[in-house]
Amino acid sequence: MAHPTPRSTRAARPRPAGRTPRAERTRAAILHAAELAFAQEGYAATRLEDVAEAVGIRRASIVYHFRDKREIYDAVLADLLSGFEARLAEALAIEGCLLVRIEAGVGAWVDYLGQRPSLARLLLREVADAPSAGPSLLAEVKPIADLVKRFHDETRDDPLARRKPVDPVHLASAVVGTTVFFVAAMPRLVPSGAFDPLDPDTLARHRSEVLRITRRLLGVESHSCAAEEAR
Amino acid sequence: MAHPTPRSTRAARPRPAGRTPRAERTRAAILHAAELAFAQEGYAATRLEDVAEAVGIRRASIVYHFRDKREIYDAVLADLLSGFEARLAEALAIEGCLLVRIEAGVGAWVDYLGQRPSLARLLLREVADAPSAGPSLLAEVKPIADLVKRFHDETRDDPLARRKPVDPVHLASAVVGTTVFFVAAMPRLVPSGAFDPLDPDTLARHRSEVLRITRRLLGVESHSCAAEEAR
DNA sequence: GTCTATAGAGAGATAGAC
DNA sequence: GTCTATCTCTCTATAGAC
Repeated sequence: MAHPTPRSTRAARPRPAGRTPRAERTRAAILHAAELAFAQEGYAATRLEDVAEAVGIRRASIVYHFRDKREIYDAVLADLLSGFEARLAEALAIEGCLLVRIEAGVGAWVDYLGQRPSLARLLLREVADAPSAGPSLLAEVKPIADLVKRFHDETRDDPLARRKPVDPVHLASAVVGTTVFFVAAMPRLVPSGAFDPLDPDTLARHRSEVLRITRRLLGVESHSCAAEEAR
Repeated sequence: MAHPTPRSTRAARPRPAGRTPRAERTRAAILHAAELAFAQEGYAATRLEDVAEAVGIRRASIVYHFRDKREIYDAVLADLLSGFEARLAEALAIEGCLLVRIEAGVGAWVDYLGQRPSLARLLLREVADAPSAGPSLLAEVKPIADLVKRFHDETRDDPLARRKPVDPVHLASAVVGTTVFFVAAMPRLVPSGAFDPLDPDTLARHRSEVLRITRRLLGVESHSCAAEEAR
């Protein structure tokens, strides 16, 4: 048994769709508090007691909105991931050559992590906790993977793509690993709070480093479209 | 409270130094089984019950060798880290220009993760679970950080170093994040076991990708010393 | 919708026999 | 050194009142 509690497979809502505004607010407040708690403490270490306290209600009241702890976690993760999915779709939709659009996508990723660093912490845990075989995480990430795949298909003719300079798995682990570590891990590795990855300047520097890695892994030196298309 | 059980600060051994060969074997077996369990399941989800079963003894017997669960975990992590420390020291001691030695160090890191992938999983969890402020992980990694710092000092005169092309924090998160994700996370993200980062060929490819990232982040195109020193 | 109160399970720690 | 047996704590989940 890898996971203490298996991912919830039951209906997502304990109540029918129609919710009162009050319930809606409480529900949102629970999600927000839970996101912070899960990011800070981890799934197992997070006590529903503390989440309730942060919201200003009692533990048992949470159950009115969510069937169990796992359902809250799933909702938090889904919210974070779908948020990025939307941003990524926007970014990939811009006009421009392949490289410009890839850069837009990678940039959107870095920016999104900067705005919602909880995602970095949750991802760290997700990959650490996911059972070796289970397709759990895979299912959650699928919409995003589909998006990337669609993008890949529709740009198959691009000269850059045809060069196939690097294995996508390597590129993915480089981009995702680097950013997630930068946001979630480095603050805990460099001495006493002297480092804040969310500081706008710091994040901007990181963003350009990641773009540099991306371009260079792709075998491209310049970041101008013209230079690329002139080959 | 971030950690369910704080890192153990008491004496490392429940018994004086002199151990019987039998006890020594049992102790080693516990450490080995615990390493696998912690890597596979995580700290909280690992039951001492299961570790004992894997060793072939009873749960209570573990307590003879280790004061508590945390002490086992600390011992496992220390073993993994000190193993790398030794390899890194070797790698950095070789003759050659700065770039060659940096490459040796990075290569040693990738190779070591390939041999002891548990370290990747534990690191993933460590950074995810470490309390925001606590210097716990920092203390564990200190010997390695010192080693890198010594290396940095003694190569201060190198032309490559003087160019200071990139912030060390960015470089570190790139190298560590990329490798850790590659080894520990990607197998759980690509469909059903079609990907094995520990396969010698796959790992070798990854190794060269990481070296490529390193060189390019450093602003160096060629990997020959001659090319670098000719500037 | 939110509360109080309680049931129930899991897992780590401890005491003491062999 | 390793065992059996037990204790205790924590946290989730549930029942039912307001």
